[in-house]
Amino acid sequence: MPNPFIRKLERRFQLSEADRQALIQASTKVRHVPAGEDLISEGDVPDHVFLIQRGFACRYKILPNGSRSIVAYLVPGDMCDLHVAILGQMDHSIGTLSPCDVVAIPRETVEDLTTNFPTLNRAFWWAPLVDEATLREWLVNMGRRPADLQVAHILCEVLVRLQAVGLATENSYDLPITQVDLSDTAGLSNVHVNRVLQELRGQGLIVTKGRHMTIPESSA
Amino acid sequence: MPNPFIRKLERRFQLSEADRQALIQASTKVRHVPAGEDLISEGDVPDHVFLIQRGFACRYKILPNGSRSIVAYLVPGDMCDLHVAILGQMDHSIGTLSPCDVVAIPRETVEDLTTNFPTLNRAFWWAPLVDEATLREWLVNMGRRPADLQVAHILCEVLVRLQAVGLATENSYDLPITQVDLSDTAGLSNVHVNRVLQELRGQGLIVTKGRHMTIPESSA
DNA sequence: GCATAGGATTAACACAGGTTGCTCTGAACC
DNA sequence: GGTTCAGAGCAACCTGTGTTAATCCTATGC
Repeated sequence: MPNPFIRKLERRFQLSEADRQALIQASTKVRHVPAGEDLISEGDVPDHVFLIQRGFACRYKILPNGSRSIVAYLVPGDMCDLHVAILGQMDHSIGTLSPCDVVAIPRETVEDLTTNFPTLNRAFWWAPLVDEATLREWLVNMGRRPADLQVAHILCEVLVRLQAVGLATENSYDLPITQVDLSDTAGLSNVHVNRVLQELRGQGLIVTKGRHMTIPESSA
Repeated sequence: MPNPFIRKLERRFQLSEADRQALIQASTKVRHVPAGEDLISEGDVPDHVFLIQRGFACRYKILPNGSRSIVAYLVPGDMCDLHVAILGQMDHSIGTLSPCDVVAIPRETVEDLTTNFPTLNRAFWWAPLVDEATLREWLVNMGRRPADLQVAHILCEVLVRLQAVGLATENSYDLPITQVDLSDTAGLSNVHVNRVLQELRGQGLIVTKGRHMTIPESSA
């Protein structure tokens, strides 16, 4: 399977063979991480960058009342926290939602890449801007739309993002996360997420078979 | 009054006299914009950067049902959309909430600044990262906290941000926006924002006199 | 001084979604 | 084959917030 990160970048940037080789070089050391583990904790000053190769992770914060608020998904091909250095320290944590394959790229390697490969440098700055736009989208979506639209939005976003790295068909994908994860994302109770999913199933908008999610309409 | 943008940067970066002069040079052409006007519209590919010198503006999106969702405030010293170029086009609009004094810096000038003044370059990349962290904070705050905490959070955030540019006292500031603006921010109805404000006043957590907002507890 | 308009305030009513607590299912493990 | 446990499903009840729609206030312009 081709490197999903490279695959994602190539949809947007013209990578030279040298760019591609450099990225492949940098991401040889794959580490396996089980579900429910932190990659980076709030307050950390990470000295390397993580690249998700397989599985789902998320950015999250723990509220004073102990509940977890997921503020972003990280799917294969996503990179975390290239630029935290400028900010100082992490304002949130990053944890796995499913078992993941993760590459940790040391800071020096990243600096080397950005210095010697202008296209990669550009690409590395582009990623957080996309993240920011997605955050705005989520902010609009969560909390001010009825629960069914919220959940539907999330499911569709994941479809599109997985398609971009070749991990989804025209209208379906594997979703290795629980309903509780979904509820922590949408800011709904798990009970209500369950209600909503059933309603969506009832309307034929989604079809689930175990962890496999199909969205029939999306192929129309 | 000193330039609020410079004031903000100096809290974080060591600006040389040259840096400061370059910024002052770049922001001489102040434009006055009345309330309720767009600076940039969704879909635009802006060819200059805006710097708010006075007044409140916001990033917002219009939902399919016509309602407005405010996803960020821009207060004096804030800069908008230095880096949209990388993304392509604006995914949201920027509009004034109150009358504003705005400086438009042409792209070439920005490029000149980032090329010739390393500290400024660093500062310009720092700003959107802060924006992103703020967005995460908002995403957590809005929609999954009771309305009173949401509104309180917003009011306190504005206090801190205005203090950073010398436009607030220890515990008070001028808030030139309406309750409708607040409700479009929190994702609440204007009626409920009104209820919440009265409750906060009743508890002595805020004191309002016209547009002037005081938060007694914050000085404790 | 009067008219006007945007903003703030209030009240009555309806409902989406939270909470609690239970049951059911299936996979992993001994 | 039985046990265990996480995840999914379900029902009853309750409350926070939205909706509507009317009224009041305060600046502003004529």
